[in-house]
Amino acid sequence: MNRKRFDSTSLRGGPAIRAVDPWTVGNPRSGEAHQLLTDDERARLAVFASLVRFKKGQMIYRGGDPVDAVYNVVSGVVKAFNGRDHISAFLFAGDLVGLSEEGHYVNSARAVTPLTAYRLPIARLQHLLRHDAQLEFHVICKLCQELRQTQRHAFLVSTRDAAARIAMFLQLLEQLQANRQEPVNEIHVPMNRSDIAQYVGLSPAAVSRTFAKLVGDGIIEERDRHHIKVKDRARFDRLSAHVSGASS
Amino acid sequence: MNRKRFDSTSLRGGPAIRAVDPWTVGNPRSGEAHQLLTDDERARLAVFASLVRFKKGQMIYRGGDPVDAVYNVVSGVVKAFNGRDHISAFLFAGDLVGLSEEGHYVNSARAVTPLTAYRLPIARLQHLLRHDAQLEFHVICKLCQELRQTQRHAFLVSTRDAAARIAMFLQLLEQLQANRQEPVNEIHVPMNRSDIAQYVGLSPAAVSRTFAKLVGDGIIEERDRHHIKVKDRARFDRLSAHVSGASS
DNA sequence: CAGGAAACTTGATCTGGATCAAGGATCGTC
DNA sequence: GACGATCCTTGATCCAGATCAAGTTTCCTG
Repeated sequence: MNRKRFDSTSLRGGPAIRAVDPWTVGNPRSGEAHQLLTDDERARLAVFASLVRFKKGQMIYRGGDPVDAVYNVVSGVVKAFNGRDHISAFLFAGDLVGLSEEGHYVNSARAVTPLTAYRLPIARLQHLLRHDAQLEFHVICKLCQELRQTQRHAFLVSTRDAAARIAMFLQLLEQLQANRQEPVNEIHVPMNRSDIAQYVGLSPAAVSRTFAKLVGDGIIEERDRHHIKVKDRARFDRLSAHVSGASS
Repeated sequence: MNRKRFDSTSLRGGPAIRAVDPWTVGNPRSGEAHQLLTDDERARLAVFASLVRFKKGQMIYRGGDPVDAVYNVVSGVVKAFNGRDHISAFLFAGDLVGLSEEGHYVNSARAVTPLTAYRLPIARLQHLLRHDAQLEFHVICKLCQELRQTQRHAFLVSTRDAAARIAMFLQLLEQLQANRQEPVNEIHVPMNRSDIAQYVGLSPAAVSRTFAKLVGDGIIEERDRHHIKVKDRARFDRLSAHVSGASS
């Protein structure tokens, strides 16, 4: 099942940024994220990038701390969260972590699974960015992707129906999984129920009940808490479409 | 009251991008957004930018349409929304509108007030971006800002307490107003109650009730539906802090 | 492998906002 | 300034999910 723990191409080549291009239309396989950086760009980043590892649950940085680096996830999952009880994003291989404002991280980040990432000191990164238009263009593409993602999150959270939220959440995971070119016959859910609750804006109890309901209705199937299979795709998709009101 | 309908510096100089810098720490007035572009950059954009006007309520583009331009707001307010009943962002002077994915707009945009904006055809814009590292760097700063904003929106929408949502929303407007260096003794609310409802994720009825409650509690005061004053700052701020759970 | 802690599930009750509906204010237009 | 259309407010009812709590499973560590 876990034949390759790391995407070897990512490890060998240096930092990697995956995203769906905002402007290029009709690529080979539509909707699929690809590696944005050229080998050359990755090499230039690799010069000052250091590969770092975090244990499951380990803090990567705290909101409010002065920014010293941006992280590029190689393998594993990160959660970015606001002090209290809200997760603003889960970050996967090919993502950039470390959003800041006026020199300080705007939220905290913690490893959800064992994590490998490139650490990019911002001073060096900024310098490189200011002189490399091509690289910057790719960073812009990535930021657009994260912006779209965050907008979808806000949309997900704005619906009142718990089943719709969970369905949208699972769809999100599924899509990211497809982007990473992993098999999608089963959805891998690396985070625990509490984290899901904090991401979708429900209580842990409600998340649990909703999963139970989806299983009971024959819409999904749970191999274990971290592996879910969609049994009735039509109804599954309808859940997320039927959000509060008429379908236009 | 409306001495200057347009920010003349913006009109004269060409497109303008306002944002809080993600990395530079401790600027003159902290927390204040400034013009990111140099006169030179604005001039280069102005070469192919055209100033366009939209009437209140007019559609700017539809989600799913092929992207042909990005818009830079000069004056007025835009809402970006998903087909149904959800507004993902309000955009003001200095903002960029026209997020896309694989060559198509991801959401629709409509003028909330009479609007003036620069229209930047993407082909030309992309070309310029790919060759101008400095300009790109500024676009990256702007995207980081929009990303933070959208994360805050997701956070706002994830709370269950209606009063907290409205308070956070008003704080947002107030902060943006300060960023634009307009007086902040009063909060200007350019959009109608329905739009607020669709942004904060409540029913119009609940928005109405919540405003009534805040006024009744002496926390805010309504000069009219579009001009609000905070009367009890302490309780106002506590509303948005006291979001579901203990204060750490 | 055993023990304890953390995470998860499930039940019962309660509440805040959705919804439906009707009346009132405001805006834009002629 | 009068008209119609839209937007806004307010009331009454209802329900989905929060909360509290107890029992169960899973995970981690020694």
